Amino acid sequence: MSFSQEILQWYHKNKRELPWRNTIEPYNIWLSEIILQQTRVVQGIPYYLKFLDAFPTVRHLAKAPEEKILKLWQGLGYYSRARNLHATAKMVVNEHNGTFPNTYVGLKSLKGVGDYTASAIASICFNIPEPVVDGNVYRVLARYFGVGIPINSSEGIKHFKELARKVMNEEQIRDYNQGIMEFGAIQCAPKKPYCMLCPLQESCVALKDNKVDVLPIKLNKTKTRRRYFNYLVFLDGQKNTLLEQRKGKGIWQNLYQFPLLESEKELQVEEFEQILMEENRLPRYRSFSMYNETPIVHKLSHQHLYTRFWIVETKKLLPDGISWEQIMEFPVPVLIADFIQTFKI
DNA sequence: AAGGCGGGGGT
DNA sequence: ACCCCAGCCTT
Repeated sequence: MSFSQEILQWYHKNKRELPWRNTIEPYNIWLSEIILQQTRVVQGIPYYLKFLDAFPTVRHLAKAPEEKILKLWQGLGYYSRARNLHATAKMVVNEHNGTFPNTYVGLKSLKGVGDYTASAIASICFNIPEPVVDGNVYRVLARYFGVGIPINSSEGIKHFKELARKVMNEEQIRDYNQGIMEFGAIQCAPKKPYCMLCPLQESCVALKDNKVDVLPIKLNKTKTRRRYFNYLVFLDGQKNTLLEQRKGKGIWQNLYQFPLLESEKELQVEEFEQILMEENRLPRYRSFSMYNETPIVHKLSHQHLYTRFWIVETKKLLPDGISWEQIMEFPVPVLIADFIQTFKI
């Protein structure tokens, strides 16, 4: 039996029941694919369900305020996905009359839809014979065909896409594409794959050459940088506080946080107070205290954030103050959400 | 071609 | 610690 036939057979026997497996509606499939970018299926499921509940159609999503979308996205990470989701919804409604493009090229022109996602939607919704190459597919192909070209090199990206196209099943592309990904996620897993009971064990090059644990090859270690965050949690006489929206290029774009002062190193109390005075960041206050002596280390893929929260009880009412109940409505990073949940006024 | 972008789970 | 996850966009 051919490679693709084995994949299809394995898939029919082993596929999981997932909420987006009962439909080929482009809006639903697109939503699921954006959510699943660099995200585990189990983590994405609740988000998919609550997005569909809040926005049953692309028109509902298009007319929603961005803050509501970001709030629902909170905790999922890579927030540009949420912003692009909104932009694409508006584009589909305003320029395509509410209907998603039905070609690979048309799909790929949408914001946040790259090569993988365009192929996934095209094949699942329209049965267009376009191979998907995600992290699972790289692993399955690299191992089964014994390909040592780095998967994140230009050559690798090109080579694996061509290989994927060569071995795909055009007639059943919808199931084949989902099948090879599911196979990679469950059977040909990154660590400890179940080679002993794999239907492809007879012909797998990596298994024969004892290279399962080294394939696929991936270059580039991302080095993390340390940053030092000092958040000012203001509280006035009515228990109101202040939030600011993150702008510019970096992390958490358009999300909210307490007023932030970033420093080059961990600050002593006196040091911090001095800087606040110099920068005129401190109103008259009743008390000023460090909330956590030991910095909270919030770890992102490429940054470690050493974070301190400072509680400032002000003498006057805060202009533009937000009540403690109200802050729950704002989209915030997990770091801030965790603090809000822990902190008792 | 390389780097930035989250958060969670596994080893 | 490090790796990986139904990747994409910018520089």
